[in-house]
Amino acid sequence: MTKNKIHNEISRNFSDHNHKICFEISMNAFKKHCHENNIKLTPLRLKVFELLLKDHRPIGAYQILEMLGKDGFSSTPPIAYRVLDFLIEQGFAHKIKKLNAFIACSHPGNSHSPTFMICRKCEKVAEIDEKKSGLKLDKKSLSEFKIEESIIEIIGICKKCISLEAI
Amino acid sequence: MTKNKIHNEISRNFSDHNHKICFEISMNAFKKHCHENNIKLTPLRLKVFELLLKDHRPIGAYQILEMLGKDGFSSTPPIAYRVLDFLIEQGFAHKIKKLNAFIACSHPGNSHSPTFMICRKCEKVAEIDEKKSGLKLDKKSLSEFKIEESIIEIIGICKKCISLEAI
DNA sequence: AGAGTAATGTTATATTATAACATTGACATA
DNA sequence: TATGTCAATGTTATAATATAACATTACTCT
Repeated sequence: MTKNKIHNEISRNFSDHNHKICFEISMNAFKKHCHENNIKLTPLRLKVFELLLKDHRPIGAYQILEMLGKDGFSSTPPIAYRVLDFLIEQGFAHKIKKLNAFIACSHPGNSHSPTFMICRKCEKVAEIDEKKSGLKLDKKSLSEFKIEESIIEIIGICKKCISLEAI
Repeated sequence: MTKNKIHNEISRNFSDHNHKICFEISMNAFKKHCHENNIKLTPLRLKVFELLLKDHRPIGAYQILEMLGKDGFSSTPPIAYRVLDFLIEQGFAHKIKKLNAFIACSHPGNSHSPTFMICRKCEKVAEIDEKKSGLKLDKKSLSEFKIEESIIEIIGICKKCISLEAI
């Protein structure tokens, strides 16, 4: 897999790919961030981030709790929500409102108004870079409202699921 | 208020205006729709739609239930959720995911991928017409995903609240 | 070692939403 | 008019998601 391919999230997230590379790039970015900013990378935080990085599917807080429980961590709701809040604050996770579920960030450090494409078939999600996506708004609307944050979630079917349907 | 003004939702929803006119336009559209499509406009449905039309603020399902209770309707959760589902199906209401709350549709019959502007100060919401807003996406993303539905919610401060802050 | 603080643990509860089944009421028509 | 049907509403129970408030642990700095 070329570096170029790695950075095309749509192709990648929705298709078979060497996920180990994805995982490691994100995990290394996270470790680097914590180290550089003097933030504690505790076993719990590491574990939750690992869970979010598992594949490109969002996971619910209670799914996370269940997995934490199996791995010997405490598993009452605040445990999950706190770590998720932490990861979101640090820019390494997002909440997908459509699904009340959480996903690892694909562009840590960059996008703070990400666009998500959610495949309703395979349930995978791709985060589109801010450079390649965004809002289209008429001048009047823009002039009458000060935008601070935006939620953009697109629901549909990914290329792979379309091609599988066609068979 | 001119007809032109009435159709500028941002100016209107976020500002003082003759809300009676807004209310009546929407209510009449709803009544017309039900009549033309042979859909029963029951007291419950009418009441819930009235509540949603009250001002330009979204309301939660349990707020609706409380108000229904006060007005002598039954007020257990399914009552509200069912009517809300009905109104959403008929295109006369939307759910604002950011707030887990519901709002009357400003463009019944038109937009099925609306953009919402949510003022975090006054909590009012404006729905922007599809013609004036939408998604900007690069060709590659578009070619690799079949869009079926989109959620676009913009959070920020409306013009009126900005001007009030400045005082 | 001890004070201060960040992280995690715990208990309880709030908030949002749905499943499943019962009753009512409108209306079509035999 | 009686009756079958179906949509709407009512009811009970519970699921799913999220937070408040306080206790404990464990790390850091002096």
